[in-house]
Amino acid sequence: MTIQLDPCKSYLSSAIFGAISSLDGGDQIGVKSEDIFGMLEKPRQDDMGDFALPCFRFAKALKIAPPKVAATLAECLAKDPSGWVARVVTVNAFCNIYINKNKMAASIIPDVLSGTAFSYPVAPKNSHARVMVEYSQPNTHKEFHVGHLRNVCLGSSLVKLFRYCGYDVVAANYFGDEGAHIAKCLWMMKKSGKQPPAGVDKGAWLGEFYVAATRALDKAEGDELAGIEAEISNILSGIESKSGPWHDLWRETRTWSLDAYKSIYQWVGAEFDRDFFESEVSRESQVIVEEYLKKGVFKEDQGAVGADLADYKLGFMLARKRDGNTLYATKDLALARRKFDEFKIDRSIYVVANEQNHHFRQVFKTLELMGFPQATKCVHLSYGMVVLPDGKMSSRAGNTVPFMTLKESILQELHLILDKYKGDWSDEEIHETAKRLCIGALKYGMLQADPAREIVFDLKDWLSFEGNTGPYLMYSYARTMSIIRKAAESGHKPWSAEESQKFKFTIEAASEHELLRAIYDFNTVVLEATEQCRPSHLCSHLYNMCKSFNRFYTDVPVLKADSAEIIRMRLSLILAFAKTLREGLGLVGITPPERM
RNA sequence: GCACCCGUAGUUCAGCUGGAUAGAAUAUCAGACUACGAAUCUGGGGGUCGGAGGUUCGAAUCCUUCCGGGUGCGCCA
Repeated sequence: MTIQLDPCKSYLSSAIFGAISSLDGGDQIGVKSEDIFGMLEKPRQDDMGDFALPCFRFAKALKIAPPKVAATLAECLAKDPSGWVARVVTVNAFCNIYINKNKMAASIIPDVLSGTAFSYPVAPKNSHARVMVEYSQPNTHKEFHVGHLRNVCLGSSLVKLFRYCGYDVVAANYFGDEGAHIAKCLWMMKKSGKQPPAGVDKGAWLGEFYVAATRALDKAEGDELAGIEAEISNILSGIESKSGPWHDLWRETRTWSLDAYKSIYQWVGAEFDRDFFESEVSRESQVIVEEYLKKGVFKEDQGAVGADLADYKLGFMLARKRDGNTLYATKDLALARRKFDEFKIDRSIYVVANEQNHHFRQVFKTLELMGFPQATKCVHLSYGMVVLPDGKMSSRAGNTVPFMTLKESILQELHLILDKYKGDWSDEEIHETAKRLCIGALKYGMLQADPAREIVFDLKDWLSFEGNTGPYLMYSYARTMSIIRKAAESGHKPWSAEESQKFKFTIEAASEHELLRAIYDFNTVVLEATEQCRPSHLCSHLYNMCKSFNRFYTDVPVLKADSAEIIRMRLSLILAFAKTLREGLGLVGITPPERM
């Protein structure tokens, strides 16, 4: 069953369409009801009504002064038989429409309380319904740091958003488990003669050797450098020979890395349906080069092979080096083909940092030239890097903020606040609350900014928890749940899903109205955030909804309202708020604690 | 040199397919707990939306150009 996302706006647009049509006898404008739906906007200030319609476009087509058109439309709308319109005020060329708040409440609150509001199937039914979201894509043998976290937050949120909207989503990871960086790491590890001590995080332990190796290589010169390079090259072929001591060591250490990543994914709640590995597509990438060389998509140039994309201002995409080895881009072609064949996907999203913009434009264009119609449905969700106050972070340089140490310091800080509940709450609850707050603060920090923007990571700011932050939203949730618990103690309960249909609403205060409107708009915002691949859009809506709630909270008494009926109505409203907030936070990967 | 991204209060950012007096947060100043949780709320000050042209009834938003910052541009991933 499809439920209209915005019944009020739908009604208004058809009513306005009717009025315009009667004004416009000869149908000179040619607007449709859907066009008017798009023209109806939310006024800048709340006291200017719930919806506003600028009438310039109609005025121009009808050759009538804009304010006059607005006045005529206002008159028609005022004769509203549906009960949606409370009053209409015109300001110059604008028609400001005030909605019957109680009707708005009745149209959304019961659905929120019963949960049906959160299962609106808004995705297009037949086409493009299967979406693959590839994210994280870490290199093994390196340590996971805050930069990698942004990717994971974005990707796992997109997975949830698309699922919510009714798409069939495949969440995919793609591990870089091959290449020179691994040989360097193993070279240094062997050279040091060390073994990981018992109980240590082996993934992180391994990452340190990679950093040490690049340092050693940067420092070395002349014969020494040549010697090291020969050793590393030897290790590389050892790994690729698929047997022998280097291959065994590769396989063992690779597992350490993968285990470390998987435990982080589990901790932050990131899920994958399919893991791809570079090592699993490298052979296939060789086949692709041969195949498309024959088909004329690739050509030879200076002993190497690649696609000439000069016609598209994308340069030359190298697919096979002179030494016969394929490259990262070639493997991406092989992987894409596998995705198309194995999963029959028709939309493919790659969550990768913006330094790879050029790479993906080349890959997608080449896929198109290779004859894959799905190439046009490939999207690179490019995001800005996480940088430190004093510049870029890099695994090579070793100036990163490792995730595990960051997490520990945040948890420590949180325990300073939460330990006051010791004795009152179980240790387990304190522990779980700290974890939820930590994850909430980190994820919200990562997602509230527009993906295209760079994020400056300053530990002090992220621990301050003030303003537009995850903890603010989680606090709003905890506060609400606290009132509802308290209400239950004195015998007051929100409406149950079954009886809520017959309840009467009396929405009075401005802040109460604002809160209601934010709940009402939730699904529209989620849909926009999904289509634009921008969880930040949802974050800012949730933030505004919480501000409305906190304002409402100080303005309007709930448990001390005049009558039992009003207490019940307001309890239901704030419960609807809490449910909407929990749903929205869930879509950005955050689970709020019930109290904090 | 070429391509792409970014440039909005001191700082960090919203601003949806062009719409009304450009909004928050933070910092700062001044207020509100015997109260349903002050991790909260209320109010003040703070802006030539990088500059200049153009399109339009209307531009932070679209186009051109310049300036500033970032990223990338064939044998790395």
